[in-house]
Amino acid sequence: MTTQHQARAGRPRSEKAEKAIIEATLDLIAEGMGVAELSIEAIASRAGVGKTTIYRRWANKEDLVVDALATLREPLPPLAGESVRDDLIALLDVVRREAGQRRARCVMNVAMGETDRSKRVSERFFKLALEPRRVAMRRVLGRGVANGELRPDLDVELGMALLSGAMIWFSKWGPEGDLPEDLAERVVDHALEGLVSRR
Amino acid sequence: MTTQHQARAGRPRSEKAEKAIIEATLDLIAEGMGVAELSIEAIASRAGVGKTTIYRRWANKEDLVVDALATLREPLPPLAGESVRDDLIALLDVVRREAGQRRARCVMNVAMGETDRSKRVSERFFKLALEPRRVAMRRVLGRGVANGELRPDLDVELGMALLSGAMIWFSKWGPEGDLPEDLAERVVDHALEGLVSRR
DNA sequence: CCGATACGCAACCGTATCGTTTCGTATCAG
DNA sequence: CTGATACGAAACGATACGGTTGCGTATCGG
Repeated sequence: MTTQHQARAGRPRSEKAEKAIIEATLDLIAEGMGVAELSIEAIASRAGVGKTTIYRRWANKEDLVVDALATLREPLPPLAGESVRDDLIALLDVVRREAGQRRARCVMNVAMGETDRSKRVSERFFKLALEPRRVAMRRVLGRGVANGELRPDLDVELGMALLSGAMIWFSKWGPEGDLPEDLAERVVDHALEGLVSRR
Repeated sequence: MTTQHQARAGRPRSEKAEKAIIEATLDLIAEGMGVAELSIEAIASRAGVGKTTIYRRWANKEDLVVDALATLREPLPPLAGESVRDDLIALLDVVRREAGQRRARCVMNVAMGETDRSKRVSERFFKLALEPRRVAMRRVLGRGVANGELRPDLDVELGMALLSGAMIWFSKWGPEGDLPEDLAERVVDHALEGLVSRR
């Protein structure tokens, strides 16, 4: 990642070791470790790897974490493209399901907690994990505005914040275990229809 | 806080030292420290206090952090009570203003990051910093349902998640500096009116 | 086979923190 | 004044970690 010698000969770097290191890093984060508490020794021990093998590849802990976060590209759900409502539900339901997984939750915690510390870590996370979903959602909302399903004066960024923000809220402070299966649907319906009375 | 000896005589504990320790703790958090990285020595040094003075009062770091968070009771804004819209804007505008303050932002980061680690810290924060606002907002929405301003079938908790969640989103991933002054107003209007086209 | 490189492992030193103890001083009750 | 307790400062041993080095082994190219 950092250096790409490949000078001439010698034993090639083990792909397996690299995977194990990344996995161990994410594992430790999933167990509640913050970036600061992550110790290279703990990572090496967990990965069944010598410390040297880590230092050979990454200059410091932050670089390692950044690369670890880079492996988090969750696939986007397929979007039917029939209605704005269905597509939004599909997008938000990914978030609902992730909220039940400790690993995804802890990674999110770490990334959010790092916003006021390491720009590199938080920006990397935002770009890799959040931005693709935001692009998809922006397209869905934009299409809705274009075809008249949504208000012509809709502030798309604000609408995304309403929808995503509600899911984040429930992920963080919702019920203990899994979130209710119909949560995404209800969030979308409330957001689309609004809170005011129509009589 | 932890022990209340007050046996008979002797020099009384300095109220000033206690304040200074709590302040130093919050200061360090505001500078980006996580709970794990907080060192008692750094706190003592920052507070101009001996380590013994800290250990005399708190058995461990977590207890100290819990007590520090207990000092965060921000006052609620006055609510006119005229319209649901105005009251919601007043409530959310507190969040907008706090998003511009590094201290409030970092404390929020720490508290959110701690949800999967220390129940005590995160619950304390939720109860002291979040719950009072939630009570106020719940009352505003409940009143709106009762007097017909809001949909009779409104899910109040879900409505709160939409509104608060959007503000949290912008706090975390919005523009660098202060948030736009009309943000709360726009969030409330989009949430109340909904995203769908009306005609 | 040989040279080069990567591997896991262990040892090392320097630093940081923890929690405790000791010191001399300051401030209370009686 | 006396005794009791808190104070800030300093030092302590113990532990953990970082980053480096050396070792013997494993695996590549030529």
